[in-house]
Amino acid sequence: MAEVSDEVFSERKRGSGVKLVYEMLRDEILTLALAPGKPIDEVHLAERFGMSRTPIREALVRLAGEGLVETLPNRSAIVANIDFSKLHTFFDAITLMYRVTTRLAGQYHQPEDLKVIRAHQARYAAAVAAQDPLAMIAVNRDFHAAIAEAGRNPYYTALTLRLLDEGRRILRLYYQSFNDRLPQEYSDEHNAIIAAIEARDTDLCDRLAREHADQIVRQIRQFFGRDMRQDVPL
Amino acid sequence: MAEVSDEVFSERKRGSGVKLVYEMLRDEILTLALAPGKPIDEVHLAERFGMSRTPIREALVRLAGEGLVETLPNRSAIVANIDFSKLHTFFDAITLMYRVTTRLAGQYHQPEDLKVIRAHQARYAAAVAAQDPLAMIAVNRDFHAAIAEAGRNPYYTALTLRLLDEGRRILRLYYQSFNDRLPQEYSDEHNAIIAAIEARDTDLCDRLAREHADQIVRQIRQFFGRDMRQDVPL
DNA sequence: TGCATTTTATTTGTCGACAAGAAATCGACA
DNA sequence: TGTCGATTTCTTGTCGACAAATAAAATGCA
Repeated sequence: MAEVSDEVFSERKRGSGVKLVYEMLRDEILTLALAPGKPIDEVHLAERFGMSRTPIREALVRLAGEGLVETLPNRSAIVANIDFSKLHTFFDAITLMYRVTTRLAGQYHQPEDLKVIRAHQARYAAAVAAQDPLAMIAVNRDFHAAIAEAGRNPYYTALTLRLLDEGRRILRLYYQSFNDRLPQEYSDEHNAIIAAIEARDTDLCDRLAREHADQIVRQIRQFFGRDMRQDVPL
Repeated sequence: MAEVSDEVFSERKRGSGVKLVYEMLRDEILTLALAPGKPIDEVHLAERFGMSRTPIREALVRLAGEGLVETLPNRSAIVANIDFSKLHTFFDAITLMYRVTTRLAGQYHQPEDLKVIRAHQARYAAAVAAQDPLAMIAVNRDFHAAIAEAGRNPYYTALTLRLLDEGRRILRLYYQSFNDRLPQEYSDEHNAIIAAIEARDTDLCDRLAREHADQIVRQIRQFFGRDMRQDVPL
């Protein structure tokens, strides 16, 4: 078990403890630094972050609320497992959310939204050019999150964020195992989506978002389809 | 401020405390027994439920995760406000979720799903016949939640549940102020939806769900539109 | 040796207490 | 009398400790 070096933070501000633990654990879960199914020991974390169990506990409860950790009564919480048998529901949902949020972004976006979206896309292109999967995955999430924000429907935004986060783990698994080079196409599709949003062509937004989602889903489904067949012994 | 009688529960099982507080607070929030914006005092709740602040706190964190309470740093948590300025995003989202989940229910439902759905619909019809708005509102939520479950997409189900809960507060406000009699139409529409699901006619499911949502939205929007104009002084 | 049972150990759930931060109260001063 | 500042009060955020519940180890027995 890889043991991280002691991270003792001295004299934090009151109330910053939970946020720190929450964000750090969240990032470690989404980058697969913490493997799905791994037990999470509260006292261990308390020692690692140099604080009491109380704020650790609150962070875990929050993460459990987002479905990132699973808690069993009187037993250790564990990093949420990825349910491959329900992967198709994930693909369904994220395709719909890509479509809806991009469409709404085309309808409701304001000038400064586009600046934010473009900034993320620039970072995305840079990550692809640098062949940095981890950065690409994180920025991809930020890119679509910014589009969802521009659509200005908090309910859609919330679900989209949840799906994008789950997607980070799936994409990480994908690029980790496959070790494929990062394709340029997605970056081009992002640019086309930006153009459609700026032109306020909602139907085009919808179509491009759907095609974008379909392409990613097709590629990943193909990979995991192979992988899952391997998991079934005969 | 109406003070509830002391509810001291003796010798609860370990771990049941948070669940109790969570469910009770949740219900009081959704039935508007606790007014939106009302501050929530932890020690007060601790005394009321006869337990320490720790489980109360955990319940509040969970409710905050669902958007039912809002927490401010070093300040009292408050019952989440209903943002009337974003009501249209709520209508948008619940209409889409009605359509998607009902369509999926038509596609993926199993025999026992229909039994559950029908049972809820029977309770719904009874509540309408008895002109009991509170029961009708709660059962309406259960009815559509059961349909979402039958659709077997946990992401859609989660968003639908959140919207249905928020809808409970809005409907309560509606029937509380308007004091309208409960219409029979919704019950008939529910029966039509059940028939479409059973027939596995996904397109009909979609259309009926949309019409069902549109009708409710139209009625409520009309009411709140009036009400909101009153809030704007000239 | 293999299995059931008791004992130990580990980890969570809850508690009471204390300190920090913000709101409310009080008081000084113009 | 009104305003600004200090003080008090009130509420939350965090801590350390203890007990319940589960898991692991040890023991007894066939």
